[in-house]
Amino acid sequence: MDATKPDQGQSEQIANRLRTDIIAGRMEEGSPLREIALAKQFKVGRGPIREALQRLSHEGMVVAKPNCGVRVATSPPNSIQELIVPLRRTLETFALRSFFQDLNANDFDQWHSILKRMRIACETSDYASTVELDIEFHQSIVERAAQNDLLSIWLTLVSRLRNQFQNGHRKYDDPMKIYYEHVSIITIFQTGDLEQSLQTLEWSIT
Amino acid sequence: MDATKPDQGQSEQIANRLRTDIIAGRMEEGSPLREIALAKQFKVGRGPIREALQRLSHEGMVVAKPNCGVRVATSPPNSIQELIVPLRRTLETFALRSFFQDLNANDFDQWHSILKRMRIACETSDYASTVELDIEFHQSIVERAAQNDLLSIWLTLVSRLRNQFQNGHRKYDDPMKIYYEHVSIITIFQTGDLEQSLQTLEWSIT
DNA sequence: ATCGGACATATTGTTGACAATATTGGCGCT
DNA sequence: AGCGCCAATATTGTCAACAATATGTCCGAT
Repeated sequence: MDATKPDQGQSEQIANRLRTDIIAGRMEEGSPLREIALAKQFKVGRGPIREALQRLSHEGMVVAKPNCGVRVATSPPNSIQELIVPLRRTLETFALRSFFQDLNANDFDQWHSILKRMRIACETSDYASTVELDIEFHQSIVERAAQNDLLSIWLTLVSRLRNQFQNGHRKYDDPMKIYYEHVSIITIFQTGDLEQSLQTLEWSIT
Repeated sequence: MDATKPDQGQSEQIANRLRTDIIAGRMEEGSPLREIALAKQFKVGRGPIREALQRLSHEGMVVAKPNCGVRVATSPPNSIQELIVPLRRTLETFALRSFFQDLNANDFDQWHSILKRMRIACETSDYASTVELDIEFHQSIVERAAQNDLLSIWLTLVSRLRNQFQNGHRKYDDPMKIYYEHVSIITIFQTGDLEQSLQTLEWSIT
């Protein structure tokens, strides 16, 4: 067997790669994703590509017109996004509440790892990485709840708010503020004060 | 070539069929769905089957373990369902609000068509059909908003509440009450009173 | 010159065969 | 007899070729 990796789902890896590319804004809205081109790019057959694309389509990252291909989705109208934001808040606070009392050193190690990378991204004004890490941070909270249902729903919500993550960093004159904001979240978590933590997390979700 | 239909996505039809089968309770929780068996059953290759299964997997109808196949999902824990119910309320009322002023005779024709079928199902104590029509009713409201984002999110939510639809009909001694409840919803809609309609719809979502 | 229709091209949809992996039953060992 | 290992089987994962459909272009008629 290949010692490279247990290869647990290569379509998932492709989906993750494309997802971060879209989130980071490396792909224009409305630009098409051709199966053959992606297949050659990833050195893989068209099957896994189709699966990855279908997954992103369900999440709302791309839109698929039958017999016509998939394109990077355009952001939903503001009315929809304003509907989704509170749903996202409900989900993330629910997740946090579910495991807050079980937090251990290992959890904080992982979060500090994200923060470390985020600090570098912010210091170098690497907007794409900053956006990715912002989402990775919140996703790690949802994943920590170890409820697959939660993650699935969260992904379908966040995919439709990705432009807020992208634009959100414009509103800060200093990119470092993004970093400090997340540091403060983890700092509150470490105090063990649940209510304060929930409030800080909620407040960070625009 | 079959002149029956323009064949707009045969994997979608398969997914719909399997979804209603699961919702209606015709498949045991945890029972496996084998690709080859389904392929022969639907007289189709394994490709479309895989796509349908992946869609249902993302919705939460089935769970897919890599290299191991998919099984009918077990209902999420109550804590998750209690989280999802208010999200579903928010979504459906948002949908209703978005198109309420544009309602026309055609809309009510379609709803009355559903109610007619639901009446028959309730009269004959056909629980499976009753559940299907209950969901079709609410789905028609979300679809009427003509926002694909809304429908995608709604599906991921409702799939995880399917046991509530199934059990919900036990709590009524008389199955006809389910029918009357939906009739009253449409009746309120026809009065044109938005606030009253929103409240009735919300109240119907357990 | 512009509009409509048919042809050529490109892309997606589908299929069957092959490879990789997990499950199941039997065998030997303790 | 019980436990662990190993082969046989069944199932999923992947690929390349084929069919169906949409897109874009060219030509001719008005």
